[in-house]
Amino acid sequence: MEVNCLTLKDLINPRQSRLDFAIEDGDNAQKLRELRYSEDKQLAHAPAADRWQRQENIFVDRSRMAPKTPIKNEPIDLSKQKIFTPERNPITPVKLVDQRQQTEPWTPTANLKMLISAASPDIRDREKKKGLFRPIENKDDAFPDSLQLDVVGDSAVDEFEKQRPSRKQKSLGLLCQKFLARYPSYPLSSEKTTISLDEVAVSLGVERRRIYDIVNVLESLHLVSRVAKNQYGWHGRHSLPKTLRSLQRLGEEQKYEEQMAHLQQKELELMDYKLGERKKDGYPDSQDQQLLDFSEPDYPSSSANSRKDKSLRIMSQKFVMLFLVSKTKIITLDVAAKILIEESQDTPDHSKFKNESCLQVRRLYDIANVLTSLALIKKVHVTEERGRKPAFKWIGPVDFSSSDEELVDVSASVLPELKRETYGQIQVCAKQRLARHGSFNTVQASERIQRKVNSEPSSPYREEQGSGGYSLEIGSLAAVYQQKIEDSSQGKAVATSKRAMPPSGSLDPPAPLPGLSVDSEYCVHPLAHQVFSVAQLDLAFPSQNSLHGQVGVSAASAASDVESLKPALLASQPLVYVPSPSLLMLYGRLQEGLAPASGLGAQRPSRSSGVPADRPPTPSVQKRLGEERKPQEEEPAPKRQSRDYEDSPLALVMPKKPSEATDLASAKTLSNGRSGAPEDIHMEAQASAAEEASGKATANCLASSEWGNPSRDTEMEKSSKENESTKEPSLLQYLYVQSPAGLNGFNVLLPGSRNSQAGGAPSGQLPPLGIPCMVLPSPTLGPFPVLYSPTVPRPVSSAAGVLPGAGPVHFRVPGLGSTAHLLIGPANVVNPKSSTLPSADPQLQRPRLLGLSLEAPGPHGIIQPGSPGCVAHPGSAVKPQQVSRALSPGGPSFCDLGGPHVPSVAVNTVAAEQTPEVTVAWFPACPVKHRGPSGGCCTLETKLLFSCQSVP
DNA sequence: CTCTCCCGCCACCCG
DNA sequence: CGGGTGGCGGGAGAG
Repeated sequence: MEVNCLTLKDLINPRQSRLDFAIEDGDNAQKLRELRYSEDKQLAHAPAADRWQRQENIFVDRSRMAPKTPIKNEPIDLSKQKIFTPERNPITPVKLVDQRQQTEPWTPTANLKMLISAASPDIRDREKKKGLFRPIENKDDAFPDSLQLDVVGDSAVDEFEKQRPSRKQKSLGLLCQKFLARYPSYPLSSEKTTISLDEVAVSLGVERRRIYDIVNVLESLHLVSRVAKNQYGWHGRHSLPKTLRSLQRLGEEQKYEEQMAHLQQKELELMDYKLGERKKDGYPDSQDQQLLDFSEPDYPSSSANSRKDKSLRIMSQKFVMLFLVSKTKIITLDVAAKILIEESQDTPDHSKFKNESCLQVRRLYDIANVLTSLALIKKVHVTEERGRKPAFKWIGPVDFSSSDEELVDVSASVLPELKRETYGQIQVCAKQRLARHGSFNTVQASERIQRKVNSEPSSPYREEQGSGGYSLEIGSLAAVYQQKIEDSSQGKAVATSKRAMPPSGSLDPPAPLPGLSVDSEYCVHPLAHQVFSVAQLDLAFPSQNSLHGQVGVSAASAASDVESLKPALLASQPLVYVPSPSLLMLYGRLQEGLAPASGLGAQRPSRSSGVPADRPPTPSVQKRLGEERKPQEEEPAPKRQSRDYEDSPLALVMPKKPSEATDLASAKTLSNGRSGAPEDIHMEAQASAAEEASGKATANCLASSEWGNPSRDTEMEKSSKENESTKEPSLLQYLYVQSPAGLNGFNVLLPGSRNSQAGGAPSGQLPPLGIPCMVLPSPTLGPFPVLYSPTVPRPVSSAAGVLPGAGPVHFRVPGLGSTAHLLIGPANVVNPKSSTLPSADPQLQRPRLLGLSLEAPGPHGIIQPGSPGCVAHPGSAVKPQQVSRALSPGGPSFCDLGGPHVPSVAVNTVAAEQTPEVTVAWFPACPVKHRGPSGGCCTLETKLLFSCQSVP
């Protein structure tokens, strides 16, 4: 391995060795390491910039740690130089850098490109992807030999790729994602997370300056607040809805909508506004300026206000306002620039129009990048007479307003083609979800919600009595909505998106997840995120009135509040892609036993009790904003709950009634065919599904994952064990893990019951994959996102009391062609009939632990990709075609949608008696848009650790 | 070429 | 003054 690395490296860059990581004891490596360490020592608090040099490759590989070749654009050298003269003395470093570059005429760019291009596209792609999975932080951890090992063969290639982190990889948006990944979206009130700019900068490997950019925008949304010099407090998204509401109000007050209209009108007249800037007339700037300024209350100890401008913050707020007041939710940059930037220029002291929007738009990009990371907006393009204009579309909460009317409006404007019933059902579902959380003030919460829903006779959100399977609806809606977003982003008419959508759904509160923006520029990034939205778990919850159903894990805090839910539904949040057929099989409930573990039981104070939802507008916006912003104290218990959710990879265990539900699903699917409207299918299925699910299955399964938080995991296990005895026998359980960051948007569905392995088909090729599981491609998948084949994996372990796959499951799917179809795991597709019923499996008798989690070494659960061991060989992959062939008529069917961006999916229509066993399916065709020619090739390289308890 | 936006200089301001 | 902040725009990558 080392040899290979050396050779390749040498070839590529003889003079500069980046082998240090690869070769621990190599001379060059040694030197490099020494240098690096010395630097580190000297720069314990080195400016981020220093780190950045080495970190810029974070995504690519650990090579970043090693001094890089003096590539022209690489700051590496600079960093070195700076080492001795941190930001304090920027001057020196700069010069040194230049000198160095000069002294080293080497220009690897050309060679590098050549080499890279020479390398197989697959390899490149894979490596690239792999890089994405790299831990964001803990650069020190990046050195582990283990990591090196897995890269072995292609290390050289990696090196090259890393050498030159793309501009994108260093983008503010990505950086922001990493930043957000460090903190829980909904932190516990008890947890006061402070952010040290220096620390973060170092951790993220960037200069502090960049952190300011992020923090400023976050601050404008009250996700953070400055507590002291160099210190910020993390609030999370708790107050985001309020903040947005506030901003919306402000925006309305400012008549931004009118301004926009005015501008547009003006544009038409002017043809080209670039020719000259005209001061907008009739709209006082100073007013909102002052309103938007943060007052002391918000930043008590800070001097944030000192600086008159703070334009970034203010502009950020205004920017958001524009979206909030906009009907279309789409704002073009030029318009935004005109409105915002001009306004910011409170004092036209600058006789010159130095703030030409064309120049200042870049500021908006900064803001937009952060907002994009927050999944609040997404980049789109607006086509006009004059051509294509860059714009951003609001994809965040749009109905944070507490008013039902507004909600209706939103649904009408944003989800026109969606059935209102469907939308309403989602809300109902949310309500039910609340109800399921016994510890909650369920009754109160649900009543409140229901009241809202039903208050209006004509309200589309009215609950439909007796209906069940909302999850299906949700999924459908989410899928549609998602598709809308996609389409709109692609400049397609929303109305035209009639094609079948993959069922998906999300009840998550907005959270910065990697896979959020489907085709956002950042969706590809692995973004290690320890925060997971688990709300989706409830998707699988069948019946509305399933009082017996218990959510083991407390619902996200947002779930307790209608207001929070709405946005969650509409936002382009990570969607749970559960194929409708599969979904039907997922009926189940979470055991209540989880509650204790997750901190359920604490009653969530209704938001209303805390802070008035609708506070009358106060004269000072700042004040308002400030008030709305105290998130922490208001919702203690809930936060805890939500935190649990988020911190652990979503885990969902869905007991299933094997045959019936699936049958229905399959039947529906078959009857409706692909062409059938998703909603319809879901609707139909849901009814029957509801019946099935209602009151029957009682699976006790606790799914938890350690997401960088060991204690949590332990806790979960414990609780699960405690509850074992009290649980009813479960039929079939599935552990659903929503696309952890590390999976790059892939969701994993694991059967909680051991029986799944009963009929295990031999698959010596994939020992690591002893657990039948299903990896679901995330968002934007084709109509049949799920591969559900009754494959019976070979039992990995027969150890009593221990799950077969007790050990961490590692699987990795190296670069696959975008169109390649890979089925990982026991390749054998077994006839559904042959599957053993869960109950029949003796294994069920004893408690098991099945946990799935991404390996998260970092303190915050950052995913640690590239773990050496346990890698499923791609070679073991089975082509979908094979699968389909193997499938019996009544059994699973495989649908290969093919296409570069359409992930292939295998849909297994489950036979009645069939035991829904799942196989890990890998869909290379990542929904992500790839710029490279290699297309959607994703690398799945994650260590999975399942921890699931089944009831004896 | 235009669009993006990274990068870091250096002005502000505070203590 | 020193150091934290962050405005600002040169200039280069990406398309």
